[in-house]
Amino acid sequence: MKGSEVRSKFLRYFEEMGHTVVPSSSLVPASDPSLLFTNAGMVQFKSVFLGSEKRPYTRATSSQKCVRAGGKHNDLENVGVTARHHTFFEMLGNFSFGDYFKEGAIGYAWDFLVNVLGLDPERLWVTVYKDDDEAHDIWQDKIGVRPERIVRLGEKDNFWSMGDTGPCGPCSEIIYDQGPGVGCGRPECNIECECDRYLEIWNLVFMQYNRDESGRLSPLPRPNIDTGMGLERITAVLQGVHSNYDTDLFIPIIDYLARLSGISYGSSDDTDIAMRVISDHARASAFLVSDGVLPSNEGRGYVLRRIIRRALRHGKTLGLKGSFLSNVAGVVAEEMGDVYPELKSRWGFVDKVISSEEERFLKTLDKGLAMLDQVMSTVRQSGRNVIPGEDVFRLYDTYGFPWDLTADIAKSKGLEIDRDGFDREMEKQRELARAASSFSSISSSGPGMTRNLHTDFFGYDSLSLNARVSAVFTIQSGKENPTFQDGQEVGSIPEGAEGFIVTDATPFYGESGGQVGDTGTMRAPGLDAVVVDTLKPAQDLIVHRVKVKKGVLKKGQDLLLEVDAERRMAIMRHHSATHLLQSALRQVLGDHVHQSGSLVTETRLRFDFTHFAALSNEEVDRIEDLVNTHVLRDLPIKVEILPREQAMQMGAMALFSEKYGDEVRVVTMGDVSVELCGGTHCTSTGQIGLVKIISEAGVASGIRRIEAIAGLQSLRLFRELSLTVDRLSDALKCTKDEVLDRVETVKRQVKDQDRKIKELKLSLMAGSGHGDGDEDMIESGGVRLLVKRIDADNPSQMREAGDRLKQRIKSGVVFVVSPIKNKVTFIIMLTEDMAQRFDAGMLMKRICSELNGRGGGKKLFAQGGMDDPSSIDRAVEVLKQEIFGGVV
RNA sequence: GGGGAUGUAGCUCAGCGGGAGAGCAUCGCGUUCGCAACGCGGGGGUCGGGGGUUCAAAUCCCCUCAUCUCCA
Repeated sequence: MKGSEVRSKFLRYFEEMGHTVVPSSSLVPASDPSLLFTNAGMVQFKSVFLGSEKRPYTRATSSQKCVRAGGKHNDLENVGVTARHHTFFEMLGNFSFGDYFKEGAIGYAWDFLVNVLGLDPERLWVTVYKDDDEAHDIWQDKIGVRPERIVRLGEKDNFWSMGDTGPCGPCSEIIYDQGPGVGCGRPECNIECECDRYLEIWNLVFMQYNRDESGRLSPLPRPNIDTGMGLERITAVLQGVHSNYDTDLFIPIIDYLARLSGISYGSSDDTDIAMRVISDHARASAFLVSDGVLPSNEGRGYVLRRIIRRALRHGKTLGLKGSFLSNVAGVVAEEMGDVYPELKSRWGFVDKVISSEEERFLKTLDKGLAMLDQVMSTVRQSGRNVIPGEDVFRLYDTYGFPWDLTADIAKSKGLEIDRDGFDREMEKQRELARAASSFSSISSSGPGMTRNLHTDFFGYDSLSLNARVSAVFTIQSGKENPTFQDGQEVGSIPEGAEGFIVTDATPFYGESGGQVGDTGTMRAPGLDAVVVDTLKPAQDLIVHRVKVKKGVLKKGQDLLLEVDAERRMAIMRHHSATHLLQSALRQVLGDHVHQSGSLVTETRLRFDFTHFAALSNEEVDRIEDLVNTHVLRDLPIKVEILPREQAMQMGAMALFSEKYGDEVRVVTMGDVSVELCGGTHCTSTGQIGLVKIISEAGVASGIRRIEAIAGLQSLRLFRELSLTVDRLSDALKCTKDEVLDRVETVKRQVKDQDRKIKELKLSLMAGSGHGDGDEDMIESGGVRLLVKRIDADNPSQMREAGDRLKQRIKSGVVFVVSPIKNKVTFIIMLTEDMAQRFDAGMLMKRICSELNGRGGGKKLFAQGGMDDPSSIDRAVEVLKQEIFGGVV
């Protein structure tokens, strides 16, 4: 049975059993910062299990793409070495939200395995949690599993929880015995054995408790079911192979690698491991990039980078040169694109991202190689043949050069590496990182957040309404950005003070989706308050930040809420412009463009998107043209609430990382743009007005940022620019067309003149006579001392003057003095032939120690300074003393 | 979140407390029938940004930003 058949049979089976087939969610978990990647089927249902989200169904099934990379149980280094470890895999699961429970879950699982997939019941074992008699009895009495085949295990194996608190419960695993020929082969081998004989194929989680902070368990009123079965594993069982890599899920990829490298799979351990690693990592890379993850040096992107680089490293083992991984990923897209269409629709982007990461890594390797050469030669020079662990680690830690590659190269040159030393350094690094991060994440949700507050939002249609104050919170003073979470609930806010106000209804838009919060007023007889900002700390909660101008704002009070309409209109124009911009970007640059952040205010819009290169001026112009064409067409803007499925079918643009419920708000602009969006918009594109891009820049690798303005802001900008040009042409006394030429000419002139002035000034300063300062030449015993007072702007001018004076006197000592700022600075210079007799630095020290000045320098040049200009004459005396020994 | 490294001319980098440099690229001149090559000369720098120490900072210290990299 093919892997794809297993997947579709699973989904079809549970669909027939009344489950809704839910598509796999993104590998980037929606609004769950605690999770790096989606690592199980239940991730997208987490909030349903927690009760904070409702879905129109109580039974669901999915085939979820998952990534596990790093962490204790999934060391990246194991992947490709063992038969089962993967970074990317698919998890088949069925879920019950307060619908069926243990009996249903166990019944379905057994039925599916035995009757649909046709597994031999004689090979199946089950485990249950040690105290879970209920599950035990269902297996024994309802299913008919022999008691000796039902094993009770402890908390470690058979009790599941989401975190330290929250829903949890016992679980039950179904295990497949591959037979005594597989695994360790020891007579005492049993289902607890770590070897491969007994395979856990399906885990059924019975979520029946809630664990509170004190660790106490209380029963959930409506228990849930969460199950997971790894597609790769069950497929291997069905295909009778002992490694997931021998299933048809991997064979096409491995075949491709064999063709590419000319090495057949199975010819040696090293090349087999390399092929498995690359095939696994190509899958992970293709899926991660298609879900919007970009290689970077932190977080998710860093995991992706490591995966790609590890694959490339193993490519070396196969003798693969240059860029090959994107081609392997292409095979993945080809094989799985029907089930996961994003692989195909975003292929262009995936290809570019992986290729450019390959290039980047090659550069890193080149640099590392050069450094390694150096390290190796110093090791050899010292007559040793072991590269110190510190050096290996430094190459790895600072320059990203893989340590095992270092070992390989060293070996080929007859050297070894100090592996223990390397491990020690690595452990040190780990300790440091752990110690530093263990102090974070102390703060939790503040007071007031636990209260069940709720606000109805009417701001899509109206900008003013009457509402009642349902809660009042203080603002913590002294903080730059006080948050609602820090506030304390109180009864009222006195005149002149600020506070956070929650009302039962509001027309004010709370900051979310990149759109800033509304401002406006709140009034009642005797009360006058200003809304400075509006926040949206939770799904149905809108909080106004309010400053009371007159009267006292009390809880329970009825108020008239009015949004600053002009500002709101300006915000709406910029928001609608953002949608047109995104559509234009995709049309001009390609479908790989996806939003990766945005900000919409009354004065401008900022839009971050995925793209791999800077935009040319022509591209920017075309985008601007396109957006403004759509504005001028005055397309209707329609807002609808639709089921998510339907919206997706309309091709609505959704964000990678955004979380959407089953009902979504869809904003359509004529035939140009369909986006899921909760923001406020104009009613037709004509209202947006002129849209002008004012900047384009990079924010991170693979991400560009565009800033643009719309409506009256564009007029303002136009006016400013036009005024500036007018003033320029006035000032330069030329027509507007000539301004640029004129400026160029003037710039050139100024530069020429600067040079001449500098030249003149120098020759003045260095020349004899009293043009720009006076001088005093003393000669005795064949030594000349020239003392020159000038007015220089900075020390380097003095040096230049000194140079000229040196040339003039040919041989001798030059002493240049000049006031700089409110101090006096002086330099001593010697012509080279004087180096035998004097030392400028020593002369300077003498002067300074005598006169409370400071300075120093080298043999031919020294510089010093002091606060009191009147001491200069004495300085000259000291100098004479030193040079002529008091003869003059 | 923490550690390390790197930011100097258009590019690749040297300099790491006392006059901002090299190679390549570019421009001009010369050589040549012409080109390549060569010779001579020129332009091009907020030494990432901001503070501090110092008589003097590209250079030392602190902060900050960007890029690379490792760990979490």
